[in-house]
Amino acid sequence: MTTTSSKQRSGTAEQILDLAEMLIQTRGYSAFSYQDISDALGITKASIHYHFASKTDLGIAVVDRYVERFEAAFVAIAEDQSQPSMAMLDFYIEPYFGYAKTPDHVCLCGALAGEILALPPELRARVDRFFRAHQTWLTGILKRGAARGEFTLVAPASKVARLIFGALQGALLVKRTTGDAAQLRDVVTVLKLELSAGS
Amino acid sequence: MTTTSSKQRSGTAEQILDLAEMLIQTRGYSAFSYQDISDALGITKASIHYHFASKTDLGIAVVDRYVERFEAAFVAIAEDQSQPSMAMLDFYIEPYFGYAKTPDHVCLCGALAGEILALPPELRARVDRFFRAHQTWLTGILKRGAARGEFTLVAPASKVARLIFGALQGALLVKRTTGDAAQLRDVVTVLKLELSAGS
DNA sequence: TGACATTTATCTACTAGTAGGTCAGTTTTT
DNA sequence: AAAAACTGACCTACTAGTAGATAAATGTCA
Repeated sequence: MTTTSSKQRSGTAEQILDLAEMLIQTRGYSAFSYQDISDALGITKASIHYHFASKTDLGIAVVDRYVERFEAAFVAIAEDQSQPSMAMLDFYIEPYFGYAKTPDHVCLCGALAGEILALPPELRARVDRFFRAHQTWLTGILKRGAARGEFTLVAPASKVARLIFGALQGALLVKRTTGDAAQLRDVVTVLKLELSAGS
Repeated sequence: MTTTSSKQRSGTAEQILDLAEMLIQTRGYSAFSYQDISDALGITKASIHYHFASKTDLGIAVVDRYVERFEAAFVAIAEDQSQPSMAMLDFYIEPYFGYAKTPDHVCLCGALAGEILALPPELRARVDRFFRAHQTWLTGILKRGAARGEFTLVAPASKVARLIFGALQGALLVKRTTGDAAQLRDVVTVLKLELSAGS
């Protein structure tokens, strides 16, 4: 865990972050409380406030840590430029399948986006940046794939990127409600078929 | 507690429903309160409880009314069977563009899905039914379009339907956060291009 | 090494405010 | 008069957040 800007934190603080992340992904930001964490970890609310002065601070720390993990994945993907673009895309999509395997997780920023107007501005800005960064990254991969003759794009890469990203977010959302494990799988299948329709 | 079809309701009850619907679509179910409605309409919380005994009852009424509107649209689309399938699809997508025009609305059931685990079971079941019904309807339209030679499907209709539905939900979610009006438009453009790629 | 000071992490007990919800009584409408 | 709509006062539970005490490490220095 020696990521660039990841802070050194105590074990308790990490436990709080882990739990808060899970609670936001499953129940949402408005619907979880310090008491929930207090009960689950067997520490007092005051103790949580010691580590994270306000709920906003906790939310920010959760999102920043989450974003750092994705950024690390972007770097890891870029490291091996000999890979086909489809393999890079698969690597990117992996975490979505990870969430889809659980009965109740969606993307953290997808969950936050569902109640964006109820969030403190610091969180809003971070979700915004997350969405833009992912769509920008996807655009890059699509351009690479098109340039290498691996992908066939029916529209500009940036527009296709928007479709892919939105479809992944939406698929997780629908999957959790309907409980149908095939929701994400089917969507990814169709997306990949359409990318390689010309070859 | 008769949850059959559209019931006779007083003007105040309709105002409460309108506002609750807007608040859920913008802020989320957990993040809105009877006090919010009380303040906005200038009536007391007790008065809201007179019309809707519990928050759950209010949520159910909001969703049922919303679902009825969509069902009416399905019926309206089916009425003119001479239309091309793409026109039917456009008619279906129209409400999504309506929400995208506002700065802060997403699909009601999309908003509820974001915090599905925090919802009373009656609401969960309704969101589930909504998602399944829409994907089933989309599947039907896609099959019709394919049979009439209007659509080219790269995968079974049911899978393409999942992509389209998820992409629409996701696009609204992302659009609200980034504020980029082109998000939904771009996604719909690409989807339509892919449906008519063969013709 | 021993003494003192500081930091870290936790607790109990509390605040002010808000949540959903109840009920007896009053006003308005038919 | 009867039914429907509404109010004000109230309740209990919970919210985020604060104050002050405590005990154990850790750091500093004579």
